[in-house]
Amino acid sequence: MEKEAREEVKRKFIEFLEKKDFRITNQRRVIIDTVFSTDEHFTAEQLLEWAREKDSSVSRATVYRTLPLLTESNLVHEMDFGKPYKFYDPNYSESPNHNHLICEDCEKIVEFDSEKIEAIENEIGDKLGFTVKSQNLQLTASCDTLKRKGTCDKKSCS
Amino acid sequence: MEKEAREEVKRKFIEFLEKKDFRITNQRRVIIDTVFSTDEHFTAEQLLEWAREKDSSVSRATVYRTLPLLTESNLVHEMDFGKPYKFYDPNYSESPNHNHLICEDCEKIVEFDSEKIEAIENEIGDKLGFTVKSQNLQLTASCDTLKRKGTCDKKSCS
DNA sequence: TTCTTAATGAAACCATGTCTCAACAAAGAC
DNA sequence: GTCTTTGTTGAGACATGGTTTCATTAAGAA
Repeated sequence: MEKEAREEVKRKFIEFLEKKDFRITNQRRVIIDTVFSTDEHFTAEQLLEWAREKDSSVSRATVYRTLPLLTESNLVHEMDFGKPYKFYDPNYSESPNHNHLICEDCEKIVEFDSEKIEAIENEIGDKLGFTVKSQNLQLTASCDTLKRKGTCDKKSCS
Repeated sequence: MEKEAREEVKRKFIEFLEKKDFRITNQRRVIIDTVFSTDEHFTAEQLLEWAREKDSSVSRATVYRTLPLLTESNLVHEMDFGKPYKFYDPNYSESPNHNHLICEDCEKIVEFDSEKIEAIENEIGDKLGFTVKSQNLQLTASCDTLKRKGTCDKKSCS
């Protein structure tokens, strides 16, 4: 991930705030700096912790208030894997994909797109009498092949 | 849903308990009677409320302790739709499908299967170097077509 | 019927997340 | 730069969904 891409995304968030007549506060700046200085998925509590390392005054309330702005502006993805807390993902691309493969061995999360699956989903919705508005596909998987090849890049995979 | 089918599923749960050397208590009987007297999905709190109508002594702890037994025995499905609480579904069939269409208008939940989608999922997993273990697909939809036809059977759809 | 011990209910507890409200600070007007 | 308006903030109370503890109860074997 290049530095310009990070700056670009931050600029987009500022634009989003301006368009909504929301104020560009220091806390919001710290939070987006934090979000867009990682490529990893994170939880709200992790974000709070990281943001506080940059500015110890950032409060839990502000983090929880800013996350919906980030998801609304589509710069961050919200993901629910059935755990009691949610995961978030900095979204550098514009793609609206909500398909994730989660490795049960190394906890790696891979996003992917599939037009084929989307087409079938619409077909199924139609058949049932519904119009599909959005979709969310989660695959739980094992990185056995990557491990065998020695190309799994997560620390937890030896 | 026929009466025998309900009895059959209850019998299976008793068998499950016996096999595990778990006791067949009155509370567990009340809870499965409650679960398998509906076709609807429900939350843990709803189940508690319903069970208490049959036997007011059933406690929250027991409901929450029994639900994992029901999911483990595969007689109830656990579903997570990103809300802070989970939904459960009495599972009369043996099918392991985990695909749900949730209507955002009437909150109806429809389960469906798709071999086509599963095939594509495996293909994608392979391509990424993973072996897909399980999948979970959620479609958010609108029942506009059913409403237009006047065939949506939920009370909330007029 | 007795005995062992798993299961239970009540309530304390926990974790994630939301809300309230007085204090603060952006940003426009001057 | 200073003033004024009003959206935003931090601290902590609160809400919610769920889990754990522990004394008591009751399955089920003997």
